[in-house]
Amino acid sequence: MNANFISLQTIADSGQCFRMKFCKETAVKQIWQICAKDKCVLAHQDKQTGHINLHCDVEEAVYFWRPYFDISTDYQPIYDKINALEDKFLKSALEYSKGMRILRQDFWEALVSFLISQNNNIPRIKQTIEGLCERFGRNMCSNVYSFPTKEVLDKQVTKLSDLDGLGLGYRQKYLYALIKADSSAIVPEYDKLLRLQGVGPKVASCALLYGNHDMTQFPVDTWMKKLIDDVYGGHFNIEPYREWAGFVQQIMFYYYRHLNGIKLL
DNA sequence: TGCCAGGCAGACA
DNA sequence: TGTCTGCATGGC
Repeated sequence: MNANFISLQTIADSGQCFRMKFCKETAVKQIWQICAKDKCVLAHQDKQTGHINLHCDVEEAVYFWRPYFDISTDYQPIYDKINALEDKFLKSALEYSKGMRILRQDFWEALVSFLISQNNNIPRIKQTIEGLCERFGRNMCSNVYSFPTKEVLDKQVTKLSDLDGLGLGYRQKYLYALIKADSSAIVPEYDKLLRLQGVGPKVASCALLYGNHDMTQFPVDTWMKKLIDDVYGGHFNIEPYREWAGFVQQIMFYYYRHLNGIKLL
């Protein structure tokens, strides 16, 4: 198993990002539209070789998308670790999660996205985020919009009702409070994140893992709770994998949800 | 029609 | 400190 293979399909279907869109498939490749921060790219992945061809200039590919896909991290150590220990479920999860990476997303985008994700379902999370981008983001190309920065939102959202119609539900007041919070309070530190309205342990952990690449985070949501109860009798010890806790959580979540017949795409 | 969703805040014991 | 409940709204 090649630890450094990347699968766009696996990543898009893993619930760690909400702006990867499947475009089409041919006999030889899959085509994805990937939006992140203020960039959007078409990515062609060869089905045989796994090679990914990005339709953007070299500079953008090198300075934005290569870090985004976490190309510089060698995942071999965690593959070796999992294969060395006797955890059948985790081994199966690793085998199933071919090409999984933990993306290096923008911190603000990850924080907002996972604030919206709470007690919500994936299709609606995606819909709400797209609505937010369409209303407040910049038109990058052919009606594809950037993720609005905090500064832009702070300027354009002057009252709570400016967020009406996005399907935010009760999270609307949390997002409004986040937009209006002092920028110095929005930093990638767990304890500080917990002080923000609507940000609890799960959202803070996801923001740090996906928006600050803090691999020691181990977000536990309803599915991870079910998994730990179901597979590990209510207790899972992450410590042997602590340096890679975020990756371990990701493949467990991905595998368990697919075992239960739920595709995220 | 009812349950559930990548949870959180607030009340209460 | 731990447990319970209400919360908005759409997918299934």
